Amino acid sequence: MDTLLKRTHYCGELRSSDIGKRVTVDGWVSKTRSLGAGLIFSDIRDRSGIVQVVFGDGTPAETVAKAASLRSEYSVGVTGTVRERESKNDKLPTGDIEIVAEELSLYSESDTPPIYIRDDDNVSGELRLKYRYLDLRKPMMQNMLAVRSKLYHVVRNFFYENGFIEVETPVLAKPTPEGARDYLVPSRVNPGKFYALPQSPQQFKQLLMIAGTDRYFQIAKCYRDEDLRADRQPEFTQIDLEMSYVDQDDILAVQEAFLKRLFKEMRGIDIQTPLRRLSWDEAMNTYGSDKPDLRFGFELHDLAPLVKDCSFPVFRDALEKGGKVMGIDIKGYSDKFSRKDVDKLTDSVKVFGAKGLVWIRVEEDGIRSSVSKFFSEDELRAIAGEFGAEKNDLILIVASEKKETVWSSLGFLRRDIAGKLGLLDPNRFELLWVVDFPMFEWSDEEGRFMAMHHPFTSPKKEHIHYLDTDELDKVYADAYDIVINGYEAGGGSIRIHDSALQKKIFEVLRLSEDDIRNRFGFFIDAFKYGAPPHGGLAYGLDRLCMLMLGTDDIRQVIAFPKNQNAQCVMSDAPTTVQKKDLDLLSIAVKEAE
RNA sequence: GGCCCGGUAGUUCAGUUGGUUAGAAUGCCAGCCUGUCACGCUGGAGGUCACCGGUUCGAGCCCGGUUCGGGUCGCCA
Repeated sequence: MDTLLKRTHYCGELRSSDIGKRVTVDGWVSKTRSLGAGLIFSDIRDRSGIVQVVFGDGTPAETVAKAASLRSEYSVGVTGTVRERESKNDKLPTGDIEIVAEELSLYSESDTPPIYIRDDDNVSGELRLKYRYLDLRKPMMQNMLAVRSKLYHVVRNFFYENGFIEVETPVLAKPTPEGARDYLVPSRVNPGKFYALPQSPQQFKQLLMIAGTDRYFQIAKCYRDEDLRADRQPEFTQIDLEMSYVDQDDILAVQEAFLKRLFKEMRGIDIQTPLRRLSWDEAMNTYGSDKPDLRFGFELHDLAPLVKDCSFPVFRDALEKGGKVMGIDIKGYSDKFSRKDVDKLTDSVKVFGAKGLVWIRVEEDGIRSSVSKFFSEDELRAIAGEFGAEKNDLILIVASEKKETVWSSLGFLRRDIAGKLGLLDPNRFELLWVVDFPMFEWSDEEGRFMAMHHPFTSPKKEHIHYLDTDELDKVYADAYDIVINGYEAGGGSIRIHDSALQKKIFEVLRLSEDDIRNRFGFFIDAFKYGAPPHGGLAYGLDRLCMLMLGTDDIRQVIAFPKNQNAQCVMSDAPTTVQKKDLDLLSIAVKEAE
């Protein structure tokens, strides 16, 4: 290898004020432009940016000759003198200057890279992941790593300053009772037994409250063996925290201070606090989602009072069976949606169980609708009036005997349409708390009620008496989510600290004594020894990072992410292992069927 | 597990009704070029059209299956 030239400056930091200095930069050849034997320009890149190096007048002849062999992504060091450019480039921060090379060290050559090292390279995601170490050389990816690192920094500063203690909890933990599928890890020294990677440090952080930590936080890796999505990876990072002797308002107040600081330091944005709060019921009935995006309108309206006696059987049936008829008004954009577009919207809600989509258009010369044969003009006008509809409005209505179908269909439509209309400004942030979640939700699969948040969530005091009735749907919880631009950025709850109440919840969830003992006996035991009132919250750090960087793709904010099949296409994990390694673990793999 | 979209030079893509030797841009290689910065000019190399099978005189194109990637529903306490 050529001599190591020890760096004096990062490429991207050199400015006019450095003119005349003798400097050394190390980095990669981003681009070379040869104008003939005597003059070669080379852009050298490191994590800070790019600087132009010129091999020409003032460069020893043998160095110029050596520079002629430079190719993209060669690893090099250059020593030379900074000088003002003859022709400046105002597109580059370093565009006023260049380095006149004196010495060139070639550390290593590079094959022709399979992807371009450029922000605007639109190469397939798979190749980017396969050559992630090249992908990460892109300025935007280096920026991502820096932003993410700064995020850790802001988190640690804020929580340290506010009296939180950072504690690491185990990664080799116990399989979780309910919730997502666990990643299991076999134990060699305990044949036939398995650890689970934590889905969250939930139980440990509550035990830390019992232990007296009082205020805990951790930047914790969490693992869930579920199918992936654009915003979901099997391993992800939480900002996890828990506090003792607090109620919901105390926790939200601390978090609002944190969020204020976060947006200020990361984006220079002043967030107005206290944040808006919506109850879960309000969120569902107004936005059709428990994580509503408030950057635009198109709120849901309940049309039951207007259509309960109408002649349209679909609407009447839905209502008679205890369902809902609701609609949204796409104000001022009716002309943006052709008949064909509306047909596509209709198809798009079928995955949520909606059988169809009724539309009403308010136009210059009257009112048109897909159901005009069932409604008089006056009835249609009454519905339009409910929305305060004006000309060029498009009202979309979904009816179903299942309210969840109505909510999810319209919730999807309002966000989908807002996206199509370009109303999702990534530089605008609408934060809110969604509070008062239902304690339970019915599971058809399990044939019983399940905890919506988790079984340690405290029901609202005034609803506890419903636990002894069959009206479990009337029990709401002291649970809350922080929602930012339609993303669930975090969530938490006040926990149960009373053993009798916890026992009651387990009964309601139809967990047997044995189940309880086997699955979290240790946890229950701890509550016999003076558990303080406590509660907490966890943020999805990756999602916060996505919001800060304005991306919808979680893989953009993780250094080495998995693909949709939960594989690392770079290292080819997961992989088969040798039989002798399985034997050590007392594991046999079934033949693929 | 279901549904939808896609797979053609290193990369991003085009490819007509099924018809001769599958194109473009960019990248790569070589030569020329002393102020370029998306450098320019000239020339060149580069293809198992994802895979298997079928229909056909003839398939990148049509049909069936498989596989890989992406999105999504279920799922994600």
